[in-house]
Amino acid sequence: METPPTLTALTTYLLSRVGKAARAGLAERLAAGGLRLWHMAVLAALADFGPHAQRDLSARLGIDPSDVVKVVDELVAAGHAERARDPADRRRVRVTLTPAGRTALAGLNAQAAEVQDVILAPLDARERAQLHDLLRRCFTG
Amino acid sequence: METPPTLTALTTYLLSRVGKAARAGLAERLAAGGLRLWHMAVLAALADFGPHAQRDLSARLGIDPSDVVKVVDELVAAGHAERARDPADRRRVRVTLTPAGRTALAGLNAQAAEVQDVILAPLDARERAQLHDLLRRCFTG
DNA sequence: CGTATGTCAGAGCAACTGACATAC
DNA sequence: CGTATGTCAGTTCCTCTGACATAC
Repeated sequence: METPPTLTALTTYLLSRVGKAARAGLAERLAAGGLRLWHMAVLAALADFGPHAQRDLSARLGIDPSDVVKVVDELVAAGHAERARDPADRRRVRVTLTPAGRTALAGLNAQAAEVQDVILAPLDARERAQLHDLLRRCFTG
Repeated sequence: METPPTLTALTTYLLSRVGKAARAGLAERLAAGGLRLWHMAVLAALADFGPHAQRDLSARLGIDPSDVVKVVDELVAAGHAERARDPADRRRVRVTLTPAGRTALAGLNAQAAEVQDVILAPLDARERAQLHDLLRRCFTG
């Protein structure tokens, strides 16, 4: 039972389908640890750019501010992040990564790599690099 | 405000992000005509493989059978498809594409191409073909 | 022939999700 | 601004019924 060629002829269709599989695969792994995709995104932002105000997390990742609250709540509860007053401007709350959070992120990255291995199984190393480069150029954000 | 490199280093992340943009772009266009992605998928299946029993549409496209009913309802209401009892097995309903449906599908394809042009704007023709080939090989289904 | 079992279309509900809005 | 809460649409999936088919 084949997929209609009219659809597989569309790069956007393939993009959407393969992307969905990638998303679902990673989400499933994260769910095993009680996390979702946004949690990983926030941990990555904190690891790469240091402490953020929640508003900045919202802007950087394109999440609604009111949703950032819950994600950070859960990360704090899991011990992966901390809320702390900014010593320079005590009105601001800075979200910082804990050592446990950094360790957790490393684990999530490893899981993401495993999912990637499954999704990209038909491609060799050079082709994977090619795909990555092409996608990176299409990615705006 | 950059996206965390930890994320953009993951091909699965890019796949998921670009795929989502593709999906959303096409969905938005289709919504202007009162259709959704499944409608296009059903029209494509009918155009490529001829009339289907609803159950076969479900199997081919991976939609829940009960959801196929609604999609076909709407296609019939729009004049894009027709239902007819299969005289050989009266449990079955054969769904066929109308000429108007075929015309509509052509229009949707043109819109999909426009969305694709936006998403893949940074790539030249050769690179687009390359991307398409790589994705097609990763696509299972 | 009836009877048992299974399959199909179709209607509706329930759970979850993501994105957004409102109020404090 | 951060926070809590609620809403709204979209998607998926499950359940149930009635019509019909097939095997015994």
